[in-house]
Amino acid sequence: MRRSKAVTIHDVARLAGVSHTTVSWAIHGHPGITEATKARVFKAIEELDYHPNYLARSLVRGRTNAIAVVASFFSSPFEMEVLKGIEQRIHEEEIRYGINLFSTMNDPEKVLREIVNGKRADAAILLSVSPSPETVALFRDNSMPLIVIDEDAPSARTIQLNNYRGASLATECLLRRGRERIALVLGSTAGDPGLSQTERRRGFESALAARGMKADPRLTFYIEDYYFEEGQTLLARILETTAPDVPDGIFCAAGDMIAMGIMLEAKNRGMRVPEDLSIVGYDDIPSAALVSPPLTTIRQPLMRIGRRAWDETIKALETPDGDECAIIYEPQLVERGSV
Amino acid sequence: MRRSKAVTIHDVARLAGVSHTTVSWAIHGHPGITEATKARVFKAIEELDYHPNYLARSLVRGRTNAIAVVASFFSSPFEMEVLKGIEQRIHEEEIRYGINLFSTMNDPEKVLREIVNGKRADAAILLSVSPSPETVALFRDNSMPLIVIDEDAPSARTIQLNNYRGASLATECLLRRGRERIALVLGSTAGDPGLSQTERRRGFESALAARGMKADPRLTFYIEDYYFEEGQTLLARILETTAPDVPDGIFCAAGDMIAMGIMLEAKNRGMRVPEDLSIVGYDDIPSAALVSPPLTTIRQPLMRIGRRAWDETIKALETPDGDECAIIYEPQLVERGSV
DNA sequence: CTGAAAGCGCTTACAG
DNA sequence: CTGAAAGCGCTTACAG
Repeated sequence: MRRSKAVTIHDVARLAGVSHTTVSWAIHGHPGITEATKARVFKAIEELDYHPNYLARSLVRGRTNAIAVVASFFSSPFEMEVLKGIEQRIHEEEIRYGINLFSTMNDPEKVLREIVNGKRADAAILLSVSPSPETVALFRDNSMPLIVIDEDAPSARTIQLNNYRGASLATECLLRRGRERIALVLGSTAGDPGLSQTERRRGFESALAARGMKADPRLTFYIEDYYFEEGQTLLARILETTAPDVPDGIFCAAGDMIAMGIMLEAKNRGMRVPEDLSIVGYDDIPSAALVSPPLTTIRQPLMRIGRRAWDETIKALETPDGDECAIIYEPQLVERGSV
Repeated sequence: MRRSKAVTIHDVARLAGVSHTTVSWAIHGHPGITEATKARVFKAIEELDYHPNYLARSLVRGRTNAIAVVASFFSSPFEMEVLKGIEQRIHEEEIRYGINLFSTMNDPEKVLREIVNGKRADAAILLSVSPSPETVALFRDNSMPLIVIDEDAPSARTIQLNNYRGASLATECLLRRGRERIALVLGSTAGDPGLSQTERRRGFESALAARGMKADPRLTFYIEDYYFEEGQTLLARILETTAPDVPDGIFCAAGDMIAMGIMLEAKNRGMRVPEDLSIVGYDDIPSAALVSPPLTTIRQPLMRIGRRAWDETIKALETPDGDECAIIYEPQLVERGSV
C-alpha cells in the first residue's frame, strides 16, 4: 500500500522553478505575477494534484471557513427543516463555507465556549439553544457572529417564531367551533421549558381570556418524548384524570406527532374527531394532511428561517460591525378537518 | 467593544513562569512534570481561560479530529435517521470527534477529493453516495478511512441494506393477497438510479418470477421528487396510462411519503384501499402507522446503521490496517392495513 | 525535571 | 516581477 506523503506548496514551487511565495500568490491572483510564471505554477499544481492544506491556511488567516450549527439534538422535524433551508442557501450561493454540527446534550455553554475559544468556526447558528449573557459577550469579544434561532438572547442576532401568536390562532380556531373545555398539551418539561413552550402557553391563555375564559390548570398536560405513542398514552391519562368532565378540544402545542397519536387513540376508543373531540397540532409536518381526518395545525416557515439564518450569518461575517437584528416570523393557521 | 486577542500557550507559560513546552506537556499528561509545576500551569490556564487553538494542534498533529459525513442532500428522512444513530453514539461514548457535513449537489467526486486533499477530516462516512474506484484508492493511499452506506464500493468498508430482500418481502405480501397486476414505483431517475433502486427492482422482479409471473414494463413508474403531492399526481398518471387494465396493487419502492400520496388520491377518487388497490411503501416513516388505513411497509434499521457506521469509523481510525468490512442489514416487513 | 529549537503548511508584509 | 523571512499556535524529539 503506497502511503503517499501529501504534496505541499514547496513541491509545487520546486517543480515550477519558483519560490513558494510565488506559488501562493499565483493561487490568490496577486497582481504582478507574469502570465508565463502563473502558467508554469498552475501546470505544476495540475501535475502534482496539489491542494492547499486547509488547516494551515486557516491557522495563518485566522479564519476557519466553517460555520457551527448548534442544537441540542438534530434530526427532529424542526431542526431538519431549518437545516434544509441552510443547505439550500449554501448551494444557491456557492459560498465557500463548511458546516460543522455540534450537539449539546449535556452542557450547551461548554460547547459554545469551546467553539469560540478553540476557534472551531467563524460563526455559530443556534437552533433552540439559549446562550447565557456571558456567552453572548464572549462571542462579541471575539467578534464572532452569533445567530440565535427560536430563543431569546439580549444583544445577539435573533430569528424568532411568533409562538404566542401561533398558539392564539390555534386556540381561537377551537373556540370558534364552540369548544368549551380545551386541554393544553405542552412539550417536555425536562429542565428549562424553553421559550417556545412558554410563549405558546401565554398565547393559549390570552385567547381564552379574550373570551372571558380562564385556563384550567387541571387541563394542562406535559409530555416527555415526541414519539406518537406518547400521544396515545397521553390521551388515556387525559380522559382518566379529567373524567367525567373530559375536554372537548385539545390544543397540542407539543406538535403534530403527538397530536396524531392522540387522534389515533381517540379513534381507537370510538370517539369521533372532530365531533366529540377537536384537535389542533403544531408544525404542519408533511403527514399532517394525510391522516384522517386531516389535522388542523400551525405552520411555521422553517425553511425560510434556515435560509435567513444563513444570510444573516454571512452578512455578519462580511460587515462585522453591523447591527444585531431581531427578526420575527409569523405562523399561519392551516385549517383541515380535525376541528 | 473590547476585541480580546486570543490567549496562547505563551501567555500561560509566562504567567506560570515556565516554558511553553512545559505547558504543553502538563496539558498532555507527559510523565515527568512535577506536581507543583503542573499545579502552577493549570492555575494559569484557569486564570487566563486558556483553550488550545484547535487548528494549530491539528496542523502539527496531522489529525483534524473531525469526521466528514457526506450526502447528496441531508434532511431527507433516510439521512436524518442515520444521522440520529451517529449522534447517539457520539454522546454515549464521549468520543472527541466533531462532525462536518458535506453535501454534494453537483460533483460528489470533487467534494470527496477535497476532503482528502485538503485534509478536512480524518475519515469520511458516505450516505448513499457512490465513490469511484479512483476515489476509494485516494482515500486508501492517504490512509483515510472511508465508510460507504447504502451503496457499493469495491474494497471499501460498506454498510448496506438488503434492498433486494426488502422488495421481495413487499412484493410477496402483495402476491399473498392475490394481487395480480402490481405496479412498481421507483425513485428519481435523475442520472444514476442508485444501487438501492436497482436492487429493489430486482427484488420485485424475482418475487414475481417465483410465481411464474413477469414484470410488465408498462407498470413501472418513476417519480422526480419525494413530496407526497407527487404521489397524488402519479396515481392519476398510473390510472390513465394503464386503463382499462388498471393495477390492483402498487409496490411503492420510492418510499412511504409517495405511497401515502397515492393512497390519499385513491381515496379521493372513491377507490377502496386495500380492496380495490393494495399499497406497500418503503421506509416505515413515523406517520405510516397513522394514516388510514395504516400503511404496510418495509422497515430498515437506519439508526442502527448510523451507530454501526460510527463504530466502524472509530475502529478504522484506531486500527488503520484493519480489514475492510461488508455489513448487510436486513429489512423487515411491517404488515398493516393497506394490503 | 525543564528549556531551546525545529517544524506542521501556509500567507503576507518587506526588500530587492 | 520575484524571493527571503517572519509568523500563525501548537507539538515533540533532543539536549541539558
